[in-house]
Amino acid sequence: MAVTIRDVAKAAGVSTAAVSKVLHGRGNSVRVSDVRAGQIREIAEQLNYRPNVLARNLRTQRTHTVGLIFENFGSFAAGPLYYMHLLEGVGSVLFKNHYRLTILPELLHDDILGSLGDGQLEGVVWCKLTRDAQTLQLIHDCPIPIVAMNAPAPAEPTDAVFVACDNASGVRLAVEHLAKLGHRKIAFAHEIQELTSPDCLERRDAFHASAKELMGQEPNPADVLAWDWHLPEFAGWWKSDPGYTAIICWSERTAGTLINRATEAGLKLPEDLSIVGFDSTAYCETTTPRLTSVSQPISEMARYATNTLLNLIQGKRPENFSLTFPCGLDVRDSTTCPPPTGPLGPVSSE
Amino acid sequence: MAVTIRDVAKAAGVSTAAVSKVLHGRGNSVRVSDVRAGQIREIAEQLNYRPNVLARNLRTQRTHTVGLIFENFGSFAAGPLYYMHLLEGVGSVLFKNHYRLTILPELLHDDILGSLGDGQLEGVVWCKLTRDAQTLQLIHDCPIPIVAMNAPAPAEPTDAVFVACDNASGVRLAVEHLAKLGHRKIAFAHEIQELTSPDCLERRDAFHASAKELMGQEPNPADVLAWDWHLPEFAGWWKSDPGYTAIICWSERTAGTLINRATEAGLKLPEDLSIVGFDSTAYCETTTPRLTSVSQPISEMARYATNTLLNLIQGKRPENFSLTFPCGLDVRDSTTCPPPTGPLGPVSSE
DNA sequence: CAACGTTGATAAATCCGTTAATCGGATCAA
DNA sequence: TTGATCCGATTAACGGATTTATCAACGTTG
Repeated sequence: MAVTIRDVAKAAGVSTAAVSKVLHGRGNSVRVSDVRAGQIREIAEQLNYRPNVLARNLRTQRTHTVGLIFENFGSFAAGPLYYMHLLEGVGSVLFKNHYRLTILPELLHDDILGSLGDGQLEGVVWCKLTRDAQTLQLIHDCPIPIVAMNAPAPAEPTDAVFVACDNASGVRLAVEHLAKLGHRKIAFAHEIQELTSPDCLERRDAFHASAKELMGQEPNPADVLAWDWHLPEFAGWWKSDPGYTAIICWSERTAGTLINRATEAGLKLPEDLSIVGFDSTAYCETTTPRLTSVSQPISEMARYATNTLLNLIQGKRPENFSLTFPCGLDVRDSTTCPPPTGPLGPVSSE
Repeated sequence: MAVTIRDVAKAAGVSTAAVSKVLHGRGNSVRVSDVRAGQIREIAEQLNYRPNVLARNLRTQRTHTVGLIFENFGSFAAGPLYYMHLLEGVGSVLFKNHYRLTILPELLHDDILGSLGDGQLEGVVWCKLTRDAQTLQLIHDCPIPIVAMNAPAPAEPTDAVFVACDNASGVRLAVEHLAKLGHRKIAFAHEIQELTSPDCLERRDAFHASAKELMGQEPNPADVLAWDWHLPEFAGWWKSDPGYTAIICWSERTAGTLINRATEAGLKLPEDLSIVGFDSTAYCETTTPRLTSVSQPISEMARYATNTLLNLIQGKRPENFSLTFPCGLDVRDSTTCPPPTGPLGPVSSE
């Protein structure tokens, strides 16, 4: 059995209160002389005493632990580096503040309150929180503070803090960039409909709006490639209306795969087709051509979200219950002027 | 203040033992009639009672929580998908077994025993554990079971379980593949020396051995490109001895970057230069050309490691204290026969 | 000398769920 | 009738650290 504070107290001939005070600095009205303190420290060292954090947590009702919820842990490894940056950002702030980080599974709605209200977590960073009534209720009932990341803030303010990037202006930057290069008909690509996230939908809507505003392109269903990743699907869409000279992708991964398929289909990039991604991590440097991408300050957002959560835990009311980070545009090699000969005709599907 | 088991007991007019039994099924010698049980459940529901896990953990001395240590959390987001697969594998097994997952920071050696011995964790998956004397001592002193991943097992058996892939035979597969394609002089690339991991060194040694065995290539310092990721560095190395027709990279990321730099340097891939990576995740599908890569069953290894850890926690002695998973080779488009005109001469560095 | 403050330290309550020990009473077999 | 067993339930100790309340002893001050 492990050495307890009582063992140390007994061995040193003092009370547990004294040991607690000396070793952990806890207890206000407890005073210990320097001599005693030295003895206690020595005995503790000899006995190899390690405080039981479970007991401390129970007593103090604090755990110094924060949870992180991914909306899709199961398909976690499919996406490129977005989640890693997120995790790195959250983790680094927590660790610096001597907090622990617990990864939570995708929770069934029934379980969530049980998991968040069992005393083990002091707060939660919730990635891609959805905005349905059930979730809003949950936010209301949740006994610990929540910071939502990459989730659009609901109309009515809640107790949760929402941190997101400005999808609309990010997409606008991409459209603007393409318009300046001379493009006049562009498309938007995301994975098949069932998997789309709130972020993705926001970006798609912004695409329609910006394309209309900046290049007079009327919204058209064909403008959106909802895609299963496979070559025939891409080739089919391309053949159906080959007038596009550029594609904006909702994410890095979509863009990376599209680069690959387009190349396989015989297109020369970026001369035949310009491609823009979204996220701009190190991944963009490793595609061929290197991927022009809307940049989202993921790591910074994660750090901000986590710091805000730590403040909430300490009872500090945040200045903003919703903060939107601006996006940038990292121009790399996957975008250029449209083909001088005009948009390309159909290409082979194999 | 939160509702406690005592509140429920009082409201239902029964003892806390009865409530504990009914709601959590704990306590052997406690018996409750169905009628009472129903009442208790109803009251608990009404009061919105949620058990305090801290108290339970303290009493039972169990937390159902496992820790995961990355050796380099700080540079976590730099590598491609390896860590995500690892995390996904560990997490999925834990969640299925109703365990929680805590990510631990890079620990100073002083802190480690404190963190692992404070009662909060029942076991640890330790990624890329090193094999120095200090660590072996730590394994010995650690009060909870450890499973090491992607770490070579020490000569003397320890209490920890070691799970790794067969780096040597993996590299051999790559060399064999290249030899069959007709290559006779190949190189090995990894990031700059200071950042190399045990895994990387094992692979490099295996490269020398296999190249000698399978194509009679005598080990030569120039065979190894220890690289800072930048184009001039690559171009410089290439110019210094342009006789190589293929490069095996220690990791996916190295390979991806190499593909990019080689393309920038004007090489045509794979015709001018064949490239093989190591890990074979979805990332390999998004490079151009798609990356031929040694495959390591990361997810499977992570699952095995985690299951083994859960068994250890339950006191089951594992069958093997060291398990090596075989590697495979996923041939994609980045490897082909060497140039028929013989190895290429120097190429431009910009 | 009384009143008061300070130092050094302890006892005991507390956090909240778990569980071994126990108990009254009913049932049943010998 | 006695003893054994089972049912339904409670009591109280327990896990290990924290913290409030309290106290003795001693010194200071007016």
